[in-house]
Amino acid sequence: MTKNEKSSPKITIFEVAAEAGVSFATVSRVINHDIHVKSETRDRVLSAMQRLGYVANRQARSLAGGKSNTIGLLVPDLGTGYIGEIIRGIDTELSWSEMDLILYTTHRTAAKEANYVANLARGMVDGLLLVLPRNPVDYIETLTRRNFPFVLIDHQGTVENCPAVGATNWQGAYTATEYLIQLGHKRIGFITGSMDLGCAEDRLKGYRSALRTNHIPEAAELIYEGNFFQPDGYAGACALLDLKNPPTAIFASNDVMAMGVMDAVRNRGLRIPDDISIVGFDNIPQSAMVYPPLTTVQQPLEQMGRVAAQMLINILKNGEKDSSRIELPTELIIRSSTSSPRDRVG
Amino acid sequence: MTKNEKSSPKITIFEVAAEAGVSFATVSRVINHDIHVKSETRDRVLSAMQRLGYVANRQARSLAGGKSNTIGLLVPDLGTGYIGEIIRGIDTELSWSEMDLILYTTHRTAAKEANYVANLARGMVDGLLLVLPRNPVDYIETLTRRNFPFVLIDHQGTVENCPAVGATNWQGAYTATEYLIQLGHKRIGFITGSMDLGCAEDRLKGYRSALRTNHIPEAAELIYEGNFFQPDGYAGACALLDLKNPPTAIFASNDVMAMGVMDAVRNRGLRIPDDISIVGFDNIPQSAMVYPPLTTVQQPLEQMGRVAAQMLINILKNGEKDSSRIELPTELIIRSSTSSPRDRVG
DNA sequence: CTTTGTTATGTAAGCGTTTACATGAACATG
DNA sequence: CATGTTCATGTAAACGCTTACATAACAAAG
Repeated sequence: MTKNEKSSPKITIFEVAAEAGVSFATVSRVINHDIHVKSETRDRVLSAMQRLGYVANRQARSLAGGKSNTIGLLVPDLGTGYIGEIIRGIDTELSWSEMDLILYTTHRTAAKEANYVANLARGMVDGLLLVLPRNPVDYIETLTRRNFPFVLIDHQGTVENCPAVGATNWQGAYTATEYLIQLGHKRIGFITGSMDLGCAEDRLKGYRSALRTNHIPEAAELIYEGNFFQPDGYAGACALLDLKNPPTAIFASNDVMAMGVMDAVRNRGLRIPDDISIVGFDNIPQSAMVYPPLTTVQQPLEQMGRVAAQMLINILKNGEKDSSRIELPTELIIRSSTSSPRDRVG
Repeated sequence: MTKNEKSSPKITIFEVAAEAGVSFATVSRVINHDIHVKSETRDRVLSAMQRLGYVANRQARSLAGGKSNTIGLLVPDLGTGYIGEIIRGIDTELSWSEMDLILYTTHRTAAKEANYVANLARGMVDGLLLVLPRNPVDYIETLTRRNFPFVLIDHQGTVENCPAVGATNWQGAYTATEYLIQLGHKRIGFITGSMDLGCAEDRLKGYRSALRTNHIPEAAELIYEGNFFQPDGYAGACALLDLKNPPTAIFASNDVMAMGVMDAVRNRGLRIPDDISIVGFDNIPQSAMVYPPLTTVQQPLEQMGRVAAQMLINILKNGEKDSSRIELPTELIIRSSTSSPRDRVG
């Protein structure tokens, strides 16, 4: 008649309460760090929880409490290391606050994208972190209208002020361009990113400003419009090198395109950096591993993730509509894909 | 007295039921694709849902229904593109089945790892996909004991038969080694992965078998024990090149280490592939982008993700304990980091 | 026209929490 | 010693859904 030896029938707060000799409400209070529990009682409950191997049911907590302790991350894709870095940052930050991360990829939901964000906002997650490649005005509108907490990562421009963390794209491009100028380059090709993105626009502006400041005439033919993908870099480099008066340096708006540029340059038998200097943007892991290692503008990706997560958690906790944009500094990483231009005799 | 114009007070099945003129249970039946609903009624409910913009509360469904429609993915990290590929596969598969993906990183939970998996198993997710770098016997034991559905990705060996999907590591290493032999290499260095991993062991075995089959004596000094990280490749290459009689080719157990090897080789002023041929394993995206493009053994990462997700969904749906291991074929990708050895006159 | 069998729909009891409110104990105050 | 405060704990009502069970509706069969 040992009705005792049940192996593992769900342990709920009721079991814990019985074990500790208190009411289940007290157990709940302990779980939620409520002040009003005598510390002696708390210890008793805690040890009962331990003994029984209690672990709270999140679904139930969410239902009753109205929050899921989960935040959603919406990303376009995971192809490049780019997102990985950001996730690492988010993740470390989240680990401090008992939150879980749920991952959504937009490519996956392209079809039903319409009510997608709306769905998210309903119950599943408390807040959203958005890494969006295209202009997300519709998302953002929905989110704002519903007053749903979110933070934009690495996106800016077109949308008016809402919580976002980005990098100093303008500054980064300016610095890199100026560095090339100081090396002695006069004709510097530029391959843009997707121009519907604020960051791409800012990089282009930074490039232009540096030229202007240093009294170098801007040539329209030296600017090639790309889309942030490797083939764009390849095509852009080809186009630029085909010019009557080709550039001695090419600045690509991201590393992936810069690698495309490298390919194109090598395919033409030109040497890097002797014949052509190349600069990228992002400092993704492999940019240090290609040959020659790529000079690039580092984006503080991991930090962006961390800061974004912090912001969101803050909004969640304090309910404060912290609608500010934070810009993290970029940094020029000088490697071996850049040098002074060879003297080229007309 | 227009008590009507509330903007968006939560829409539950009750509202929908009222709107459609049925009981809430019928609405629930429609949601769950229950057979026993007159199609006319179903349509009425469906359109009511649409009109009201109803979206089910997942927490509540989980609580009541006992399953979360969410699966967890446990990964060590997201540094390399490696995991990204796998996730892409999982993701596409999941998108067919209305399941969500929740992401856990082990580094994040290293501290409380003990009951970690146990916690997961409780309510939050219906099943687990595990990509584990180290030997996860303890995890697996817990999971098995609790009879919790899971599938192992790219891991094998030490653990007895449980659902897993991997690649033909042995075969891949064998083929690559034989390819080098056929090119004329006689002294082939090998850099292992973490030897506590089945895949690393299998790759080593494949290498050895190819040597044996082709009557090439195995030399202990040609095998360097690495850990799958880039610096190991660098160190391994240095050690191998310092030998009295150095190898003419180096086969690294993954691409990341192969890039380390490339660095080391270049730093010594040797040329790839003229002086040293290099082969990697994995075929991560950047292996095509380094210079020279790396010859490597492709792992069908994306497919592994897909298959693993399928298996898990199957287990979840049919409750069948499909404890088999699936091996997906690897393929040798020949690029430019390999060639016949230069004739070296002693 | 009653009986039996189907099928469609409604009713009510959970699922495991949180939390507003009620209760009770302990203790100081007048 | 009655009374008011404060703090610790208990009680009960949600949270939004699923699902076993009950019931109504309607044919077909006797």
